[in-house]
Amino acid sequence: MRQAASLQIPRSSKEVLMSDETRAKPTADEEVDARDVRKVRMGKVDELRAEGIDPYPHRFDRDHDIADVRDRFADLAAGDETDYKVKLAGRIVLMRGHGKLVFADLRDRTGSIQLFVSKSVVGADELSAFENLDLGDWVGVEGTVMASKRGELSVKLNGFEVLAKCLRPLPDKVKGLADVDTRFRQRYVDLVVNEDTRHVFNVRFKAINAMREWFHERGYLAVETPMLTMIQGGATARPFITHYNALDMDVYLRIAPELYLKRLIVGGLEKVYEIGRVFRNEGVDTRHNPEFTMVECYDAYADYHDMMTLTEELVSHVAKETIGTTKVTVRGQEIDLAPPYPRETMSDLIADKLDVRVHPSMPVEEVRAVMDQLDLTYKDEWGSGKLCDQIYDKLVQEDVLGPVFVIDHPREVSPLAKATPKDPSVVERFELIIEGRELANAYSELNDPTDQLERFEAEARNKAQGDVEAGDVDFDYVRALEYGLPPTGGMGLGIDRLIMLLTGKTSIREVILFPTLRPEVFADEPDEPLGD
RNA sequence: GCGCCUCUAGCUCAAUUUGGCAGAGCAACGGACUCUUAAUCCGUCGGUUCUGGGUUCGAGUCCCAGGGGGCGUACCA
Repeated sequence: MRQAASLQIPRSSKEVLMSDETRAKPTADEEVDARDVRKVRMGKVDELRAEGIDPYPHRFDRDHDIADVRDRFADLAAGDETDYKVKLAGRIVLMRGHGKLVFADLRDRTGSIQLFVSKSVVGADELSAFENLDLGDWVGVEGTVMASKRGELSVKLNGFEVLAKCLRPLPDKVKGLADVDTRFRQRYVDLVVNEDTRHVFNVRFKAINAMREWFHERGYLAVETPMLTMIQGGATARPFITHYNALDMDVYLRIAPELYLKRLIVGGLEKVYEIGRVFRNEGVDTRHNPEFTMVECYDAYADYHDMMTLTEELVSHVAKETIGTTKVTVRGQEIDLAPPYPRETMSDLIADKLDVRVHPSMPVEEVRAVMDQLDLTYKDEWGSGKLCDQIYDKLVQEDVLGPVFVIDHPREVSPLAKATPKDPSVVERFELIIEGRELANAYSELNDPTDQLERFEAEARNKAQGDVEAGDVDFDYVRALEYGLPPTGGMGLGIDRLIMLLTGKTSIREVILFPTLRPEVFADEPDEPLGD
């Protein structure tokens, strides 16, 4: 990538390309320029200015989207012409010159349509000005709707204006842009040339809208809670740390909004949800980006059974709204997201797959024996619950096709969930597993302040012993619980993973507009020292 | 973090069993063409083969180091 330095256009090229005289007798300089698409196009910008035309005008009054025109004239017969006038705006994506006739494809966000530019309508000067456009230019056009002899719906141009020049050549009009690195770094180009990319993000935008509407209709309040936090909590993850100058203290970027949302339930808001970014200072791979989007919702008086119903309804609703079906195909396997999803205990899933029966209530020695037998490593401080969770996590989950609600998680790995009445070693919690991945996580929220404080303290002890993922004691949260958190069901769902599911993408970067990447090196730019 | 793979024109890709003048399509530029659909036809231009070393008479190709990216793996949602 050689952006920065070459952005400086030599003065000479301006003069060379502006003058008709020098154009008639090409200089050596100009021949060099002709190889450089950017310089040629910058020359065209100068030419426009020389003619008194602003190549970057301030606005354009369009009166139709391209889709409007297509809908309205869907039945126009080949060769028919109308006197219906339209003003459209968009990018020129294809051009087919034909002497005294030029065809071009104009695209806006609703679709594309053919432009029909005839010398007999616009005159020689305007036709040649149009031919002088480049692929990628933004233009505003005015014309009448017609269908070509071959039946292609078209706009017969009366006039056009450049809205912004495209100085850089677009990638191959057929093959598009395939280089993954460039696609992610220059997403704007990816979006221009790759239909599939536009589709993926349309699904994403629609899914989030559908989700907001769905919560709104059910009386949930859309709330916003802090992203800069003083206390690490709400999930088990390593946080990003940044510095707040005014208070001269380090703060965390949130790893989950959970503890704030439940404070709002204490405050009596009863039904809340938040869709937003969370940040986890962990590795990057096809399923993980350091910043990702999740939705969390909390419902007073509900428990985790209610949240299961809510989750399966939400997921299937969003699927129908975005891709029109609840059936999705991932890696050749068809999965139906229509409810209800089966409920399976973690212990049963382990027994089915590995033919061993373990449970968090078992003596730790017995579970350790199973770990040994399965060749799994463990730490001395881990109890039966953590060991069971490890067995499930390492050996079982990846083979769960789902959708299935895995229930009865060990209390030891669920510091914010309420234990089941029948068995204090497991909690009222579920994870929605699809294709071996955790899509959602929910529980009957722990609302006993004394119990909660003990669990925080256990975490803080782990943190003091070097566990970077363990949280702090959130005294304010405990105080909130002392004011009374009603029985509450809460659920969190990873939106990026849901979009992967809906679009069949196997990499999370395909569903995030600007995924986290290493900084780009600009070859022509001197290295800027960035500290060490 | 570790392992494997990969990087050639603006874009998409070629370049023979360790090696022998770096090529094509699209885009661009010049020209022809009033119904094309990735228009077509004629002509022209375009390269630090990711970077730096090394082996060799000779390196896109082989070796070493570095960089970007992908996949797998670990932590994790």
